[in-house]
Amino acid sequence: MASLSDPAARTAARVAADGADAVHLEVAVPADAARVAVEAVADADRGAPGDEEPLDERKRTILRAIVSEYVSRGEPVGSKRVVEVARLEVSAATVRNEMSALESLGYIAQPHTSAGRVPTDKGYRRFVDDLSADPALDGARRELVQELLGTASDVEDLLARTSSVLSQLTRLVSLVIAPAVDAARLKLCELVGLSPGSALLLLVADTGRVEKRSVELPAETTEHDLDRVRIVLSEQVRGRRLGDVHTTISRLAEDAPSELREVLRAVAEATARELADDTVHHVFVGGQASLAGDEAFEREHLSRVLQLLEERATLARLLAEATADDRPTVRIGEENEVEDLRAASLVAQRYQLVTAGSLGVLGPTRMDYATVLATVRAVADQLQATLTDLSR
Amino acid sequence: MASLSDPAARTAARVAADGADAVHLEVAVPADAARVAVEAVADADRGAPGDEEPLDERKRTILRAIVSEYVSRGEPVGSKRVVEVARLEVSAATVRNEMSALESLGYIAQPHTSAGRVPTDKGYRRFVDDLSADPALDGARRELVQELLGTASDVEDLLARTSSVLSQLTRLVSLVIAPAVDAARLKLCELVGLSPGSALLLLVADTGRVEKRSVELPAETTEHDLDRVRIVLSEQVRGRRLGDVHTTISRLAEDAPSELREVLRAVAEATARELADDTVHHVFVGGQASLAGDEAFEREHLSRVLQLLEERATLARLLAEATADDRPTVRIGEENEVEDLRAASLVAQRYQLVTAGSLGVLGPTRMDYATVLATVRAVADQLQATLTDLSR
DNA sequence: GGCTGGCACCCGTCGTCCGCGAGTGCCAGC
DNA sequence: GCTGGCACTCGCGGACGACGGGTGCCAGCC
Repeated sequence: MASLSDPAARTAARVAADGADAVHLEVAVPADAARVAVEAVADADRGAPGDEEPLDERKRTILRAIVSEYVSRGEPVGSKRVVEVARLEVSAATVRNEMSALESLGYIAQPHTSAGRVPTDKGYRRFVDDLSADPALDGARRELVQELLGTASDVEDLLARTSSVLSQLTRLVSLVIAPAVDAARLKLCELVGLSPGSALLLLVADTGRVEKRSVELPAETTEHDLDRVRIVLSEQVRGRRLGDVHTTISRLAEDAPSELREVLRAVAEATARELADDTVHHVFVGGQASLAGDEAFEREHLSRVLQLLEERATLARLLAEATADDRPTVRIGEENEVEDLRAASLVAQRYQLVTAGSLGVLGPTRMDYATVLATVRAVADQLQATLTDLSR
Repeated sequence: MASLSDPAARTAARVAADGADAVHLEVAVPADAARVAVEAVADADRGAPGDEEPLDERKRTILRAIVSEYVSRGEPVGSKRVVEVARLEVSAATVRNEMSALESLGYIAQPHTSAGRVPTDKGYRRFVDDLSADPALDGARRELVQELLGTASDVEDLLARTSSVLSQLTRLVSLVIAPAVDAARLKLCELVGLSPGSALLLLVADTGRVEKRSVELPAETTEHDLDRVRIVLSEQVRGRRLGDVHTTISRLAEDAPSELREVLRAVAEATARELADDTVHHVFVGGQASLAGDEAFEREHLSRVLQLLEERATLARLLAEATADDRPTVRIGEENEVEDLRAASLVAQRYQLVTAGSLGVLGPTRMDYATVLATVRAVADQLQATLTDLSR
């Protein structure tokens, strides 16, 4: 049995018990969907967002049908099937004409002559832009999210659970990065001597985050010196913003008696370093297994994507970049700048604590955007609520 | 660019620069290898270890040739090729007779009639048992290991780097678990009030490990109460073994004035919980991407193995079980009890700090056991040396 | 008795071919 | 502008056969 403290295991049990994973495509795509709710990412080399050709209602319906049908079945969809699933009152031949038009507009493509059509990245993009303003998550899942993420005593643990919930609900790779600590207030700054010549610097933020870093001390540092530094630190830096701590300590070093100067300098440097690669330690990735099952990535490619997921720094940057504003972001296929993600889509959203963190999922372009968007949004909202609650 | 603090990125750069990844099968398998260096795992349903039929020299040579040829080429190997690579002075027909014998002994098998032979799990096992007592790592790699893991200021960081080095050198999945903290001495026990009603418990071990856990406090707890608890804690538990801290604090709670009792009880409980799922937070996994490239795991299977790798608790137990004594352990295919690992092999070794931690790699049964064993051993030795050095 | 070359045989792989069917584009007609 | 009809395209899957690597067996040699 997996320990109870293993977030993945816990969530798995819960999700399975709930039977919620049987739900599929529950987020209906209303036929008369309001336009352009989730906006296209402004992407320099793709032209300004909103430069979409006007599509008449029928074409939009057909595109919608092709996308959702392809997403759920995974096979190219032909004119006949479009007529069926879209409940169109016209013949297949008419639909063929429309499809031919959609193809020359670049929204769909045929894998080979005389096969059904498949959405292109542009087609998915249009589909997403045409989604209703607020694809809501169905009740069962919404409750599940609330139940699993509604309470927390520990930010770290909450974020780990969030990642787990996200990947289990979407069956995609989940990514969660913690908010930068810079703006948080320092609650504790402690120096623990481990051995002569080295100590451990502890920084505790009011968000409950703990940063640690070992510090090399000048050989001649005495236990007494350390005590004095400790006092200086706890008096001078407590309550400050973590982003300022480095400067503060550096200044303290200048004014300090010479025997403490080097120690304080070392501490200042350790602080700076720790904050610099702070994000690296706080990226949560879950559900990588889902990638393996997906036909969209063949072995070689899969391997490179997995590798990318191991590079936390890159990942953090990627996700942060993608979530520049408060709206959910969708990056589809080619819209991703990273070469290895050209066959993948990223759906991400920011959440706020003191500063912003972000979360999202990564999967094949052939994903159920409506449900995924709804899920990401619901999880982000719940996370934010719980975090706010947590910090009172 | 990946941040410098990203161990994977750093090692990758280093390994590539060194050109060491071009090295392949450098660990020669001496023809007159001493017997049974690495012993078979005692596995109840497999019969006692050491129950190996005596094999004459030629059969052993042939088996060895088949294993190493199959490992490096990946294709079933026929009698003709065996003659070539093993430099045998007999004809292919003779070898065929020997191979037929090896097959009926269960060491090798044919994927289908009239194909070359492939080692069975039993064949690999025999090969491993027949390895020379001390397959040494070649000089270049040994130096690389020493350079990359020779120094450290921080155990956490060192272990992360170890995992990275292991996976890069072997191109397999690396697993590293930190030693249990139970035996370590407590250097600092601090309680940081985060908000009314909750605080963060910090435990710092002399190994530099930091454990944290949030504690729910009774609503009526005052800041003053917290100060008193803090003093009690720092006076009473500092220097004790972490494994004993729970008991100590529980006792303190009983003797404490009533207004502090509940607080101390909460702290005691938090301590117990934290230590209980301590290992879960300290499992390092690297190189998962390598699994994706391997033909041995088809998609469905691959996905389950990746999932297994996300369950840190299971993983920790698995690795701990496998490294019961100080010798390197090899678990080949069927020898693994976990169903999903029946096509995989685990090569692991313990290392000691205050108590034992373990490390190892996981990959397809078709792996280069000699090199992998040498690498795991070298890395474990280096890790231990650096850790010892670190704690002076 | 053990080793050998020779030989018949097995069977997976690969390329070719062919029929089927899904899907298309186009067209004439309503 | 929509429709049914029709010819066409092309991928897929099964059948077939040549090829070749590898085997087991056997008669003969040392």
